[in-house]
Amino acid sequence: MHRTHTCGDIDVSLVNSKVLVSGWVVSIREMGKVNFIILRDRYGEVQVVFENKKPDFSLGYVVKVEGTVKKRPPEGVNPRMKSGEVEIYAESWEILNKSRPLPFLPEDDIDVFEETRLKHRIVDLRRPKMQRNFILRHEIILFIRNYMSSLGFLELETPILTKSTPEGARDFIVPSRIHKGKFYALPQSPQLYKQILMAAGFDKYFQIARCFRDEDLRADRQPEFTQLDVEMSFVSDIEDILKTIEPLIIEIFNRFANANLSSPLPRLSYLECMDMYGSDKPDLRYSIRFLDWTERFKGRGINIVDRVLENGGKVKVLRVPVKLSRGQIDKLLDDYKFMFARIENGKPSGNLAKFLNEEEIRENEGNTIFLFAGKGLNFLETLGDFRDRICKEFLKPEREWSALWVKDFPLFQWNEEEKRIEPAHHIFTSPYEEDMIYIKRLKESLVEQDEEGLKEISLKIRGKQYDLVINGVELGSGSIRVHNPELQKELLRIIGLSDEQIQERFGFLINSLEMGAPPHGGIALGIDRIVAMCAGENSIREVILFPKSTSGMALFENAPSEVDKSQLDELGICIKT
RNA sequence: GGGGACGUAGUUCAGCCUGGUUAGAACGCCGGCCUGUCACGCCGGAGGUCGCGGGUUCAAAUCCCGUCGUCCCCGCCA
Repeated sequence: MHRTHTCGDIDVSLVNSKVLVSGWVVSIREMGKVNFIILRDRYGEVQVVFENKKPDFSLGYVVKVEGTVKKRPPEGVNPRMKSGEVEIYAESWEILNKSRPLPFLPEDDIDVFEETRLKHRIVDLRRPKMQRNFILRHEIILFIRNYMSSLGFLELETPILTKSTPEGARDFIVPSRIHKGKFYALPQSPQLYKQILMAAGFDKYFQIARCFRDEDLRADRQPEFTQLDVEMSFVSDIEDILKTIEPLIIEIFNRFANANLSSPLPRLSYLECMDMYGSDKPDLRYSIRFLDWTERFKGRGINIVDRVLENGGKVKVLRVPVKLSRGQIDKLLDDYKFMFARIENGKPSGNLAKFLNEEEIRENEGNTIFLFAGKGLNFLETLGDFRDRICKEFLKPEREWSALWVKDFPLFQWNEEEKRIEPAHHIFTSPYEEDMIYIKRLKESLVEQDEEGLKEISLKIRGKQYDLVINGVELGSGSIRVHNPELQKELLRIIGLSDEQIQERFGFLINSLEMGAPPHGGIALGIDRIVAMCAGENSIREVILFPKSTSGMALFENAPSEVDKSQLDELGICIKT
């Protein structure tokens, strides 16, 4: 027998009981005739006393100790420890396994390079903080499973070895031994399968799905990641999905992060978002937003503004409720072009000061006003960058959590480098019925190769798409799908695929749509990001057991690695050098 | 693909700018002392491919070139 109790079980209720515990030695304090160690397991820590005995332990050893639980003397109580009122008086012990000296101690406050942590991940994972993160991850996923199941969703497993569909991200590919020269691909997401499952009549599907994308990494991006994948049938309206999923999201964040979110979450259209925040994932913990002062500033005599307005541009103003120093503003001017005014004691200063009227001065006491003039999407995105920077550098969030839905994204966007139309989200998103007329015009522009027309019209077609944004981070995205095979083919043609390519790449989807696919839609939520956020972590690597490094290396097991020549021969592959 | 930061003992760092004894510190490790520690304390000891390769030099951790790795950002990615 190895234990009667876990380390976390030991408390005052066990005083005078005989216990047997096993765990890792995480602290040794030898005083001569009396020696102390701290024993830890997943459930907690407990102090063991060796009186007139000295065990041959080192940090990291796995040991078993039998003894009696005693109350500590009053001066020996450790209030920072959960079991700090008691300790185990060791009577016998055994070393279950030795440990060579650890590269670092498995404590929460370590100061170690992430490279070292990842190389010795098991030591890293022993840290209580990491254990908490993965317990939280388990609890969130369990909660999701129970929740979805209670709503009648079925968890169905879709293939990992799938077909390469080179739209979107780069695929990881897997060579086929039996069919030399052919390849499977790992799924970027179960997108096509889940739509097919709707055609198959499963009605409500979900999956905690692993997804793979062969793109460069970031702090919040890994080549393999986990999403909650959801799809449901007989929905045509965005609200059908949002109303189903929103309570789940709110409950996750309220339960696991004390977020205090409440239904309904705000819903903003993509255009509203860009207009007010310059971003399609605004951080609404900060309330500042851009005001449109185009009409107000027409003909006030500001040359730059007049010139931009002649070109059909707009005047956007951000009122920041703090007074920035001249130095701070100069630093911003290094990166952005704007006019500004600071209003203090009724007196405006700055190059915008003399153009403000009485009312504007009165309304902005104590504020710093930034004025931008420009045109187009790039202009708005720059404003969004600016707002982010102001918030980060000069403002405090007004609330801890903010969640919203952003919806009605443009279905297409113009790819300037490749001079073609591409899907903004993915090509299976349904357009709004009332925007269908533009699809016809888009086709005409394609035939005429009218680039300006394509740019203009492509922005007018709104897709039934929605993103979930929390604290400025996109946590999920979904859409009502196209269930009409003819329309689906039409959309694929618009992004430049020939009928042959459509048949070869998406034939299995089209076939499914042709055999009675119900109207359907769904969403996918990033589990790693959700868990990281609930855990208060900035990087999803803190909630992934064995994450890859920035260059895609698995530092613990050292992958990717070379394979035997015989393995390559079997696959009919030779390596170019 | 591009930009920035970092790489010296098991770990985290100092030393590098301004080249020159035996490359230091803290924690960890090993040995010893200590009956109430919890960052225990005290004494002693072991431990180094200064990421790797090349160059400059009488001499390189230090200067130069290249390369590899890690982290952050842009591109890319929903």
